[in-house]
Amino acid sequence: MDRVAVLALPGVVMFDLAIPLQVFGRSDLAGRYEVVSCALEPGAVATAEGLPLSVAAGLDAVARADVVVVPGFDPHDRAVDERALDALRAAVSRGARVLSICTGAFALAAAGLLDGRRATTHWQHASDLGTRYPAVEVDPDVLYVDDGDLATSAGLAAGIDLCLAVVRRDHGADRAAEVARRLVVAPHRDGGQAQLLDRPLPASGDSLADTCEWIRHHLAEDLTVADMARHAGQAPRTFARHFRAQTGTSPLQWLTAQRVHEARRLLERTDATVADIARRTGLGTATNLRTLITRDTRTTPSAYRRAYQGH
DNA sequence: TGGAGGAGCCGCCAGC
DNA sequence: CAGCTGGCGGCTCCTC
Repeated sequence: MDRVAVLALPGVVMFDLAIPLQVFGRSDLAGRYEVVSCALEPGAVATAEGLPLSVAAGLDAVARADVVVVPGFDPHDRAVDERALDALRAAVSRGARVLSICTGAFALAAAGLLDGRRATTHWQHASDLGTRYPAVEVDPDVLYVDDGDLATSAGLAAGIDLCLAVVRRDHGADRAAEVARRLVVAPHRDGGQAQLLDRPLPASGDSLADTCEWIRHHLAEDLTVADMARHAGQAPRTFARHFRAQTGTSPLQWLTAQRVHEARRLLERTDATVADIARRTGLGTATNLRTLITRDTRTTPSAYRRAYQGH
């Protein structure tokens, strides 16, 4: 059982605050995390939205936590309280994990925890973070950066992705996917090219992340479910079962979604013919691509391209 | 648009 | 006995 302390700093963003409470506090994870919200001291905390908020615990909750989450707050309002910085530093040196959501990264940076490390924050504040804390290597293009004991996430909803990544590492991909499904969010969002490269792949062999990655690089080829299962080292039936547990869909559905995604990207950024794109994405014929794109975007491929490219 | 052929999906079940 | 695996059959859906 991991104790999670969510530290609400003055000017806390309530959306960010709710994310870890919602993810780690879910009944699906009962008995695995014990979540408590805290502040500099028990009592009222100013929120970014102006709604009244009152918490029961102070910084002693941080001192007892295995995981500390710092939601976003207004970093320009005032300097972060020194007591909070001390508590965060103490938590890290004690071996606790510290996560931030959105502008919560400013508190970690102010504590000097991010010096010489990669981090991210809301894209609107990314350059500001880099300017104020030059020793921090800011990457504005990812959903989150998981650097082991320290993890930072980009704006707002990316905090969900980070919290789910923590659950995935602690309790496996299947359980994380289950929590994601109950929260009605994607089990794993890709934050563009950079996120793909930097995604922390779980070391455990039971995850299908490697196979998904492999599939993504072989979209153009004829892929059967049997091929995918072979790559995963499982029988087709077992593979399909695990696949559904982790992604929420069947192998072929997922594969087709990836292909359509790639086809859309090519429509947006290249002038390749529809037939050519169909071939390059493994969608086969132009007719097939047309029906799939139409289902996905509610327009024809050429209309989608015109709308996107603006001519 | 229709239809044929094929692949995928999933409940069921036996076996480990 | 519980839990996981993987083969089978039939229905569905996809592709051309």
